[in-house]
Amino acid sequence: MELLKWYQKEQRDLPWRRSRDPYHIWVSEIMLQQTRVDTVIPYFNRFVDRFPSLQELAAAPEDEVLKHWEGLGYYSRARNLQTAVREVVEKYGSQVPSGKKEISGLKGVGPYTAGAILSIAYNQPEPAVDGNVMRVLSRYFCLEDDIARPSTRISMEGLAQELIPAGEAADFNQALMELGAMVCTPKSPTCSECPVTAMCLGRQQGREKELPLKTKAKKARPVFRFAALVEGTGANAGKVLVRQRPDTGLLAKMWELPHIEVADADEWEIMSTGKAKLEEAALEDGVRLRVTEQVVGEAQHIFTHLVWNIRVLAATATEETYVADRTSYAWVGPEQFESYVWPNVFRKLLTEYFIHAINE
DNA sequence: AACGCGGGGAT
DNA sequence: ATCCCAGCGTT
Repeated sequence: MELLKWYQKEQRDLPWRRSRDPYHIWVSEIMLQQTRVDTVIPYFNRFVDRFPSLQELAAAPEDEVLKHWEGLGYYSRARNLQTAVREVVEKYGSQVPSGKKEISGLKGVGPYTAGAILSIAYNQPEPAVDGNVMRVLSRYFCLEDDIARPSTRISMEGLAQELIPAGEAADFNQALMELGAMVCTPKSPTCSECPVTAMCLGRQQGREKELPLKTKAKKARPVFRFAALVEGTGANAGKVLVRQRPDTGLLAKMWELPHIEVADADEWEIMSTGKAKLEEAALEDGVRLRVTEQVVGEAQHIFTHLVWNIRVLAATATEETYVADRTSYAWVGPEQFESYVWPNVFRKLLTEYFIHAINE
């Protein structure tokens, strides 16, 4: 395969590639978690110099192990490594286990590291899927799965395993990662230097730069709101006052219960604040409301960037002059309800309300 | 599923 | 100065 030929020619000369000692491979893989190659090299050399074998690491005081990790970060990696090494010395006669189950049971060894050790040290046809590999595979096969999802890693492992040429697990897995690190880089991949550029679906479709797809881990900002469920009287009996959103922006032109935002979660606990703010906001639109402090519903609407937490207060309207925009408010009953376009959260609230109201 | 771990590089 | 990176253990 082109990739293997490329790897044999272009691979970097790295200290851990000069050793076939499973323990050295193991140490390097732990160090390389979340840490770039250039940073790891001096640490790896010092570490195996001081702890050349499993036994010596097992026997060393923890302080000294941590001292050799100082500056690498993620110190639990070092502590877990020593714990696991001690287990190997005691349980496996100082031989790094070559069974998937055994090795996966060691502290600090997850799916990636287990696959890396088994394939690199023992040439077993096990996938070793890290961020590099997911990026390369996403582009090569033009996969649109969100690589932030655990299920995507699982399916990529299946794919990566199928791709391993017979007897070439060690080189193939390393070649895949090397390609991701050197050529198929996150920002600007140098496709001109890629050995498989001709077969790369992502490249063919000119989409190599937009892959892999990954949802932002950034968590949605919570916001806190009060909504008014305004029950109609007289001619509007059995109906509820609703409002249309502006033509542009979030949820453009969709219908909703009148609602306002409060500063934070604490203010959201105080119903009198919600009542006051709702009445004030409605009045600016020419609608005089009498809002109660009775909570008739609660709902959450999750966007990618924010989360609405909505508490619904019962209310009635005492006067409607609609000084603002006449068309942005409407009374809606169960019959007209379906013909309006709602964000899901208000559809649910109103459906619940109408079902409840009809049953009474 | 969400969070914490810790440095370094990119922006 | 802030964002992003990315395996694993814990909760």
